[in-house]
Amino acid sequence: MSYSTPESRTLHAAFAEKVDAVLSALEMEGTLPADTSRSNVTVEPPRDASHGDLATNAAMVLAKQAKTNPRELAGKIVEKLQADPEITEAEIAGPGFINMRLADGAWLRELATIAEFGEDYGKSNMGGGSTVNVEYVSANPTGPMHMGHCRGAVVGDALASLLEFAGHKVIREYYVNDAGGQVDVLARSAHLRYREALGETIGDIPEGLYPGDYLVPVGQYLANELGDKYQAAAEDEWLPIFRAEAVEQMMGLIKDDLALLGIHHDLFSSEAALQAAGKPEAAEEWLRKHDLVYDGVLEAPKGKAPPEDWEPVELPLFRSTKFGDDQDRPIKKSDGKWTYFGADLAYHMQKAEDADALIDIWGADHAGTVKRIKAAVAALSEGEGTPIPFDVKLVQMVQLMRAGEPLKMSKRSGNFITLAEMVDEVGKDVVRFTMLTRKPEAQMEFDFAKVVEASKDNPVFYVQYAHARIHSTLRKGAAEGFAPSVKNIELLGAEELELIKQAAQFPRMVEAAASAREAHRIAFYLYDLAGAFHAYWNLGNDNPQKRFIVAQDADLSGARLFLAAQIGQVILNGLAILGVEAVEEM
RNA sequence: GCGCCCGUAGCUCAGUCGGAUAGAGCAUCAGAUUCCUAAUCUGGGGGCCACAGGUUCGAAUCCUGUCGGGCGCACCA
Repeated sequence: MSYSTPESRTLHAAFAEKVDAVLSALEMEGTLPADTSRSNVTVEPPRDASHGDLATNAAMVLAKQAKTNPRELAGKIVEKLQADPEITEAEIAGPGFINMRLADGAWLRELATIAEFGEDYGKSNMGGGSTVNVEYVSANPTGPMHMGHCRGAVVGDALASLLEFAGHKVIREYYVNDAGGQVDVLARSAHLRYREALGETIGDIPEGLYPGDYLVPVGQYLANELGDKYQAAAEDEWLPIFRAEAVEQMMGLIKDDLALLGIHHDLFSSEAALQAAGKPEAAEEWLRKHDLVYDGVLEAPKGKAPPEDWEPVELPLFRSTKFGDDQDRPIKKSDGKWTYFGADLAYHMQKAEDADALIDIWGADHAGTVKRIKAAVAALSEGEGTPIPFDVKLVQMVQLMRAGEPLKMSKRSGNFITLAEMVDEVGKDVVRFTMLTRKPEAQMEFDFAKVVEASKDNPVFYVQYAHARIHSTLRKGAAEGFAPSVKNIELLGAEELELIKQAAQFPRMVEAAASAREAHRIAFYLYDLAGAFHAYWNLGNDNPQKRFIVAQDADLSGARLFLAAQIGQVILNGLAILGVEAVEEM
């Protein structure tokens, strides 16, 4: 698989290479020692634009190795940089920064590059085609998706897209927890609805079963499929059948809900199938062979009062303390069934077979189990080389609000806000973008009243509006006979160049966001780019000569429309990563 | 009691591998619309980056401790 914009072709990477070449030359001359470590050298835009287009800290980082002071070393670097015709200015600043200004032509060429690559602009080969498994959502198949699942779903999906864009192969995976006690509860709840569908009066749903109405059609479906065969049968006769049927129905609901958010997984892995295939047994055997599982007795929980029925039991324990966990963890229960962790351990083993790196997106309420699963993955490489890279991303709770008032949700009464209701009320794009305008590990508020306001307070409209304005202008240009054209882009001036510089950051942002595994950076970047565009647009309010379409000047109009089209392209590409539609009209 | 996450402007939040004078929106004050979409823009005021130490040329960022908020803490999922 080849990628259209290899790293070396992006503007920033090209200039980083120029700096690197200068350092190599200084090594040849003996100014720098031959084995100089450059790992801390950065070449990036300074925060303050008045310092220039790019800055490097090379002199400060390398001064010690060169046995000189930063400013002196900077002088030698600057001397060589100035020889490059595309670097119009290179000067020493502050403690030894080197600030560079690039020739306009370099930026204009990047603008043409955007057009050349189109929807591939910003793609990177950073990932080198390596496979990353992103497991996200993985909600229990016991009912429709509710709000609590939403953030993790969006964060995981956007991260998956981001990694694809950055040159990884991505497996989007959903782990179906269809083997635990709660799917038995689901099966019993479905059986009750089945009897109801066959005409029985069931009254109130008993405590401990799922009361939600969403099981009514499941009962009807089962009545149609199975007749009254299991109406009076013993539980162990019907339980496995009802469990499987109900889970399948629930997964149908969940997939429909996810589709409302534009989320589609590549792979649904069943815990029950995993167990049926004997994977946990295989894992246990392997771990015992490496002395990572032993039979032992857990201590009573400290600090808080132990449960009344606490008693010491001997269980097979995984040595997670060896990998930094606080205590060893049981992989089997006293009834001989696998614990959730025991199965999950085998599941991660299975995922690791087909991927070069693993990422799990979990809700923050599972924070307590991160250490043990990290320990499990670390244990997989016991005795054989480097461990598989593994990240667990914790997504914090969302506090739902309406006009400043917290919304209370109660699972018991079945009174929770579903994902479908949420998407229906505010729309897919608002849900997705809003969830991505905070870093996932920080708690956030989601106010139903605020997020639908069509204002600058609401970033999704702000960014989409910029894209819509661009297309409005392109339409108007077309109507008046002006087409975007790369031919005369040298007519673009200082204000346009500022906009181009902002757009040219996109490939950098993609790589930075992908290596940090933080899709939200793309959202913030797009917000800034949209802001720069809106600011430029408004210049035309005061001065008609600064509009995109200047009726008397076809060459200039063509160049500016070309600029507009490329800004739109970058917004489109960024929104595509986030899974948000780039509307052309609002 | 222990573990994990968070603490940045009145509010909601960014802040790149440690980099230069810490940013944006909202709110507030003052302005811009015979105009390609004002769902926009320009400017002002607003900060002990929770607190105290440490690391170094340099700390909101890394380390230690304290305080505050959230989540979790035997075989549940």
